[in-house]
Amino acid sequence: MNPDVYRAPVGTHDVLPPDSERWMRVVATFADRAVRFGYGLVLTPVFEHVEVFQRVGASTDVVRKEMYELTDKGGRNLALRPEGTAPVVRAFVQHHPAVPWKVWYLAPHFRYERPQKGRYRQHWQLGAEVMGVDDPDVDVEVIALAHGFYRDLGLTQVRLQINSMGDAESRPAYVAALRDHLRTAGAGLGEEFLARVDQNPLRVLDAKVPDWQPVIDAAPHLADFLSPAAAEHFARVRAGLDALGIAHTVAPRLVRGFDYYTSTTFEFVSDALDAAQNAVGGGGRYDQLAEDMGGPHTPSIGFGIGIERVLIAAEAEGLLAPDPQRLDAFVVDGIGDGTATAVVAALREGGLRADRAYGGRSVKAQWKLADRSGARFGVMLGTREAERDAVAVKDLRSPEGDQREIARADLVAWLHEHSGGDTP
RNA sequence: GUGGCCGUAGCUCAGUUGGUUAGAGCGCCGGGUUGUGGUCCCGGAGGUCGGGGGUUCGAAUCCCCUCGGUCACCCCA
Repeated sequence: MNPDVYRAPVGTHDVLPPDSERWMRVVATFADRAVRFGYGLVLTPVFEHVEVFQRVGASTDVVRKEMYELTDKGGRNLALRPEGTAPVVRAFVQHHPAVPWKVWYLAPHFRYERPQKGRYRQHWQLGAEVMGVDDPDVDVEVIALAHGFYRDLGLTQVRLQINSMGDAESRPAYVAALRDHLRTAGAGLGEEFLARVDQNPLRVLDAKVPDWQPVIDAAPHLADFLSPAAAEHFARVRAGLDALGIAHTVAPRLVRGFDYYTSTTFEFVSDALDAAQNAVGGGGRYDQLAEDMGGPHTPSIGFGIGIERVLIAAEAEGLLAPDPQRLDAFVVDGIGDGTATAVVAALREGGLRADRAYGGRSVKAQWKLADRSGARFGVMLGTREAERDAVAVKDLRSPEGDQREIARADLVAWLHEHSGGDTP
């Protein structure tokens, strides 16, 4: 198989029918909910100036080694979007819309890493952001938006974990205490450990290395360092979730991957995923990010949901099976004089899903295609029926192949009446 | 970036201690019904055995390299 270049690049995938149908349903489910919550769609470029993403955090892997960077012909340093929040914040700072700015997005994301189950170089995320409001009610609303999305899809094994990173006042105190603890208690754990402590001690908390666990377990808890304001915010978020009946657990070690998070952070994990990556969505507050990009102080919160992971989770739970009935009618041309073109056009203009065969295939071959098309009815254009301005309509779902004659003038109405039901 | 496993028709896979024109099922196309599918029967198309090099009289089968897939680590949706 010649040139390996004529195939999707490593870590990318084509999505073909009928699989793409599941994508449409996932996106439609999210979009419907986002619109009901009062969020507007925001579309930002696939690439940005690298500085936009460097705000995500110099110590994060996403910035250090996973960015798809490129230089364009004008010498600009650009990067393909590795995460969804930074571009939205950049757009906010650029256009200064009125707050609260409530937006949702659907966008491809890129990270240069070796692919594995649930992790790809190009993946898609659905997300939502609310900018300009500090109210814990917003935290609750944003979390409820994501939570409701999973529920709408029918996912039952998705759990919500939340934590608080503290505010500008409490977080530095905690990070300092944590660093002290890790340096002394973990002095003998090797260079990699110490390097990570220096870079970002928070990232040690969710490490999987077994040898590190005792030191991590003994680490101070962020909850003990929260300022009164941060503690109250967190308590009100939790109370709000309780009031809406949204089950959640507090995960003290949940720090998430980006440096910009403050205050509330959360993650949705699926127990249906046996894969190493079981997070199907996550997000949090980023009260300083807009300011860091030169904008006004703008407390904000948002999340991203990985579509590929949601689909894996949905499949594991037996959801999103393809719709067996893709068409209302398949037209079989037994005349060959152009009538078929007119009939198919009439059905489609009449709001029905209709298709046909091409290339002058035999009637038998056309019926085979009709069967495989997933159509509810086969519409036969035959010379005998044509003499009476009629067509023969056959129920392709019936084992007996029930067939009847319908006047052409009544065809659209008849199909509308019967294609949705069980039996004509 | 590191490691394990894998790479034969569109798909899922067989291919004996290396030995003649590389097979099956499903799918696809055609015929059996000069106007009827889904069952059944018959026939057909489709593969430089991922690619390159080497060993050998001879390689899908052995060796090396390379590309790709997959899973895991790091990290993350």
